[in-house]
Amino acid sequence: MGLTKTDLFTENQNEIAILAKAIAHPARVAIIEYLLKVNACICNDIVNELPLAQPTISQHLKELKNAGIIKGNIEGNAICYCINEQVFGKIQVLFGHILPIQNKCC
Amino acid sequence: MGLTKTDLFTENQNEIAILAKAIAHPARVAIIEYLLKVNACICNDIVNELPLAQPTISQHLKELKNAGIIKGNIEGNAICYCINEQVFGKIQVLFGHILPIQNKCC
DNA sequence: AATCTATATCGTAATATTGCAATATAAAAA
DNA sequence: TTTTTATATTGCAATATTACGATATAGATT
Repeated sequence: MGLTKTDLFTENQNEIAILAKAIAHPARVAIIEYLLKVNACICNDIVNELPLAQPTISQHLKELKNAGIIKGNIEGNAICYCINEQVFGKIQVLFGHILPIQNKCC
Repeated sequence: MGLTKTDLFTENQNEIAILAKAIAHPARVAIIEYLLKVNACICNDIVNELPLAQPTISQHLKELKNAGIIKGNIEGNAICYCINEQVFGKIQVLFGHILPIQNKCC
């Protein structure tokens, strides 16, 4: 198989999983961190910043964009990427709301 | 290839990616939510709760345990699982600290 | 127009993940 | 001790991910 049975779970569970999956690669974590550091957006700079080939970066950017974590604005012949604040805030809510108050293990 | 180039990234970036990967499946999100709901720990209950076969659940539990998100205590012939508060708190810190204050896209 | 720069897409090889039936293990109950 | 209950492991098929060279696309520069 190898196919996640998405339909067996709630929309919320799938949403959390999709966002987590987008973050589940060190290169994508590095891209997010870089975009947050430089605040304003760059793109070829990411290729120069990370030790991966251009098509690989492009692929990771696409996944982050699909998950809604980043946005890309066309600017001449370049594309300017930046964090999508809304979705980024959502991540923090989703990952923050499941905090256990008390947890007594047996 | 298909092999993540872990050595090219920082320990922190890899740590975030590993934790995110553990959460990056709706079944594992469901397991975490269930464990938080019942607070005390169960195991065969998870198999009855989720619409997946027992070996599949066992595999997901193993991944959550490897990431340190849950703990398992042997209790007779059963194994009692529960959330690992420490690691769970860490997730919130890691996913919370990267909050952008301002984000002006170009 | 020819070239350069920036980015995306295609194709493909290597590897990882998902899911489960079958089976193993081990403690509890009969 | 046989059986039941609870969980893990193995093996395998289907699919997904990762990485990148080659190539395509498209605006900018010359």
